[in-house]
Amino acid sequence: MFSIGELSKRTKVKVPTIRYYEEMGLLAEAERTSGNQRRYDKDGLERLSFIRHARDLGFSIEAISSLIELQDHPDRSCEAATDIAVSQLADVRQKIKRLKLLEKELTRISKGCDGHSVSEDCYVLASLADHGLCERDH
Amino acid sequence: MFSIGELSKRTKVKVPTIRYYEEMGLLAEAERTSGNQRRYDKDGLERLSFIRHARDLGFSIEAISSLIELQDHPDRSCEAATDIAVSQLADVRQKIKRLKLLEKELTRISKGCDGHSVSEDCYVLASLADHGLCERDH
DNA sequence: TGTAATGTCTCTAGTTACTAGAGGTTCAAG
DNA sequence: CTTGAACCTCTAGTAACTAGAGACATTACA
Repeated sequence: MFSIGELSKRTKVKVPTIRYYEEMGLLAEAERTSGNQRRYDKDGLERLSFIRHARDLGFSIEAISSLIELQDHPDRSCEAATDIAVSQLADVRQKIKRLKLLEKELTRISKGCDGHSVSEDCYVLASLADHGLCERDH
Repeated sequence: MFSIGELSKRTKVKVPTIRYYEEMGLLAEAERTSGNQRRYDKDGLERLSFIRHARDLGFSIEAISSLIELQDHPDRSCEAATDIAVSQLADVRQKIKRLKLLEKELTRISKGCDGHSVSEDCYVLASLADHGLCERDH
């Protein structure tokens, strides 16, 4: 049994965030010491790791809730879990696509300015003002 | 001179968002009709286009504020503007890198499951629970 | 055993960039 | 001149936390 600070260290999830997850129902309410402090065991550690991993992958709290629901009812088909993962993947791909366009434009903008002109003639500002310079729409 | 709704149509920025930008100081307070409704001209349109474009590129409101500051003081060097753009670019590249790793893992996860097993054996859930399966850290 | 430092508790409020809704007023078309 | 769409302000809600206040618990060390 270990404290919330210890759990925090092991999972790299900040203490207030752990309490927040509990409040949101992602983590079961922890056992308490006589002095009302939370104590965790291996189970708690695993669940929090799961949550953190899923958050790292960009799953929303809501999506994680659904995944946990599925874990807790192992009789149900995992079709739902796959659906969530697939939609997450589509989302990530969309984001990558978009960011690549931005990268292109920002590269162009950054290179256009030598950083030593006065801002009256600043290419950065001009580029942002004139969307027409963009190669594509976004 | 046109209304906020008209401005909204032309810039594709929603009406409440325009008011929000005004409140945040990104847009100067608009002129008003005798009946207290906002009226805009070409200048307002241009500034809002600038803001929208910068937001599309992922600049924060704060960053945009700085850029506008620079526009309003054209005597200053545009070094600051370039700095902002360059840091934005670094940020975007970081995000792309990260998302590509996520894409890889999500692809692996999504493909591992046929979608018809029961969730007890669901590969999606197992993958999320066991970070050790990831090829790299994230 | 005492005490001091560190950790933990709850609660409220702040963050970013909006979005939604209530309740009331103004404008433009016919 | 009426009607309906657009506009006004204000408050509150969103996601996923983060920060801070003030009080209590635990741990390490003398």
